[in-house]
Formats: sequence, structure tokens, C-alpha cells
Amino acid sequence: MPSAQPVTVRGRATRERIVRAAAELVAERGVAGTSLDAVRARAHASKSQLYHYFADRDDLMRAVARAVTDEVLGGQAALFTQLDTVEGLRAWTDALVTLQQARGAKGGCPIGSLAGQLAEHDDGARLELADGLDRWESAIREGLERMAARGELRPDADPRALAHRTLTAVQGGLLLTQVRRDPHQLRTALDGALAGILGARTQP
Amino acid sequence: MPSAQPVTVRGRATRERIVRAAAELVAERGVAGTSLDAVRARAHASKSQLYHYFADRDDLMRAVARAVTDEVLGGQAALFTQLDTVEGLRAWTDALVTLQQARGAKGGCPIGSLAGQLAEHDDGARLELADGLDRWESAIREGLERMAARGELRPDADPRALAHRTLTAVQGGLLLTQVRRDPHQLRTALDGALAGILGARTQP
DNA sequence: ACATTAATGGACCGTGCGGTCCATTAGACG
DNA sequence: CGTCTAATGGACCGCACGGTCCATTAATGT
Repeated sequence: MPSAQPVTVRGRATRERIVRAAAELVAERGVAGTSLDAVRARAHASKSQLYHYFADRDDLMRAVARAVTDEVLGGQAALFTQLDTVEGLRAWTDALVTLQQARGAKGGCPIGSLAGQLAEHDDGARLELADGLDRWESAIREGLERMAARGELRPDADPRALAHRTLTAVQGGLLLTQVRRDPHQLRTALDGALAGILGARTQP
Repeated sequence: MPSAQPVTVRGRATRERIVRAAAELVAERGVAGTSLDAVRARAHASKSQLYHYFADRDDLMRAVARAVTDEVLGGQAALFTQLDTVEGLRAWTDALVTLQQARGAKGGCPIGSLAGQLAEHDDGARLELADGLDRWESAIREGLERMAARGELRPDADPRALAHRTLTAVQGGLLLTQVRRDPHQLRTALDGALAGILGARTQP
């Protein structure tokens, strides 16, 4: 019976502790650099607990992917509601850049980084991350659609395409930020996406 | 004496065979999924040959990073010379999208993918990949600068920023292509970057 | 030709790791 | 209170993997 869902409150707490420990280690050392024994130690759990709640290592990593996407998107939830104004869009991008500065431009996007490590190895994890990116893109698109509904975007503007390009700017900008250890890379990329949106407004 | 440069022609051939085998395996199974023994087998080499030409596993992976960037950029060299015309830019983006379709949208960008796997683990590899991205961005920028020199770009246009945004669109678009297994993701991202360049021309 | 160095083959080693197993304890529920 | 299941502890296993070592063969240079 693999990957049992916990029934007890204690069980839920243990499972959560394991996932959180694994997510932390993955963020610090990458997927390949994270051993089950290290997870076990940080989560103050035993080996049998790992295999009680997860079928195998891949199953745990899928849970990590889910947890990471939830956290990344959850952290932006408040900003997502304001993506229907120019000020809101700017505030959102500013927050992303500030976060990268705080991190020392290390690690890139947690979701994008996991994608590079898991997508080709485990299709389940890939789908989990794809879902996370979908939710992210939807949040942007819905903001732009609200702008369009208020008549603030030109009729020929395509919120879907604009949202898509904005997300690619986020991911591409974060990759360059990571490789070059320079948060300014993300700033420039986001400014380009923002310019595309500003140019689609009714009165420029 | 770690990481000896081969002196003999035979030595150079062996080293090259090893790097190529390693690069292939990394492309197929990722960095973590590539064992030295698998490299040894595919390269028809012995263990001592690996350690004759490379200090350790990380050293080999740095060589792989270098080889991969050289190949990616080399494959586009012909297209890079034409990046100073709208047709040339379009031909280049078309080639990138076609290549992804041929690959079944798997693997993403070889450079970007390696970045996610190596950047946080080995600083030397990170710098190698950063250098590759620099060369890539320079090729784009120089094309735009030639356009500017001919007066085809508005004076306030910034070739550096445009090139940077184009590269982030490539990387971000390839990441979404990989995660969603859909080459169209790259197409949309590149169209956005292209629109930014078209909008910076003298007569729209 | 001969000395010197490069290149090669492959056995060998330690261990870190994913995964299994079983015995024990805690808790839910009638 | 008694029973049944969930939850836990941790010893144990097999092996794949990175890395070492030494003996042997091929080139190179003078």
C-alpha cells in the first residue's frame, strides 16, 4: 500500500514535516543532492515514516513539487488581485525583483528550477509543475482580462498572449539572474513584458 | 596531476570521445542520471582514461557545459550573421521553433537546462554557462547594433536591452515548451520579443 | 636504439544511498 | 476495556557509484 494519506492529526503533521524538510533541502542542494537520509534527519523522522507516506523517492519529489508551487503562488496571492492596474503590475514585478535581491540572486525560480531537474525524469512531476505554471499564468491573464473588460486595453490586444509572454519573461529573467548572479537581469526582462502591456492600452 | 590536456592526437580523440559521450548521456538522462560508468561504456574508454583527462566528475561536467554551449552557438552561427534584418530575425526564430518541434519539445534549451542542474552546485560550470549566454546575447545585440548603425532603429532604442529581452524570451519560452511539451510556447514568447524589436524601428 | 612520458586496461575499494522488513507503540472506536 | 489499525523506530541489505592504483602498451624525441 504505497503513498498512504495520513488519517491521524499526528500523521498529517509528520507527512507535512517530511515534505517541508525535503523542500528545504532541495532548495539548498538541488534534487540530486538531497538524500532520503538527509530528509529523514531534518524532519526528525524514521525511514519507515518516509515509506509509510510516500511510495518512493520520486513520489516524495512530486509532493515537493506540489508544495513548492503552492508556496510560490501563495506568496503572491495578495499581489495577484491587483494585476488589473498598471500600479499593481509594477508592484508585483517590483516584489519579484526585490525577492531575488534578498536571495542573493541564487536559485532562480523554485518552480522553473525544479522543472529543469524533474521534467525529463518524472512525468508526474512535470505535470505537477505544469499545473503550477498554469495557475501562475492564469492569475496574470485574469488581471489583464479585467483591464480589458474595463475597456483599458485595445480591442486587438490579446490577454492570453500578453500573460504568456509575461510569464516567459519571469522565467527567462530568473534563469539569467541565477546564472549571472545579478537580479537586474530579471528587472530588464520584466520591463520588456511590462512595455508590451503598456503598449496595448487604449490611451498610451 | 589532474585534468591533463592531451598531447597526442590519439589522446585528443579519446578526450573528445569522452566529452561527447557524456554530453549525449546528460542530454538524455540529465546530469544526475549520468554515471561515469555509463560515460565510460559509451565512449569505449576505461576508467583510468576518464581520470587521466579529468580531475573528477565535476570537471567532466564543466567540459560538457563548454561543449554544449559551443555546439548550441555553433549551430546558429550562420543565422547569427543575418540578425540585422527583420527577415533574418524571423528566420532565426523559425529555426529555433522548428528545432523544438523536431525534438518533440523535450529537454528545453541545452544551456538553460544545464544551468538549472549545475549552477548552484559548481560555480565553475555556472561561469562556463554564463559565458555561453553572454556570447548568445552578444550575437543578438550585434545584429541589432548593425540595424541601428544603418539608422533603422529609433535613436532611443536600446539594442542591449532588446537583445537581453530576446534571450530571456528564448529561455523562458523554452522552459514552458519543455514543461508543457508544446513548441508553440516558444513561438508566442519569441513573437513578443520580435514585436518589441519591430516597434523600435524607425518607420513602423 | 633507447629513455622518457603519454595513454590505456581494468581490478579493486569504501561507502552512501534507495529500499525492505519486522517488531513495537500510540491512538481510534465500539 | 479490548481490539484493530495507524504510526513509528531502526536494523539491515544490496549495489551502484565515484574514485584509487598499478601494471602494461604505445608514442615521442634525441
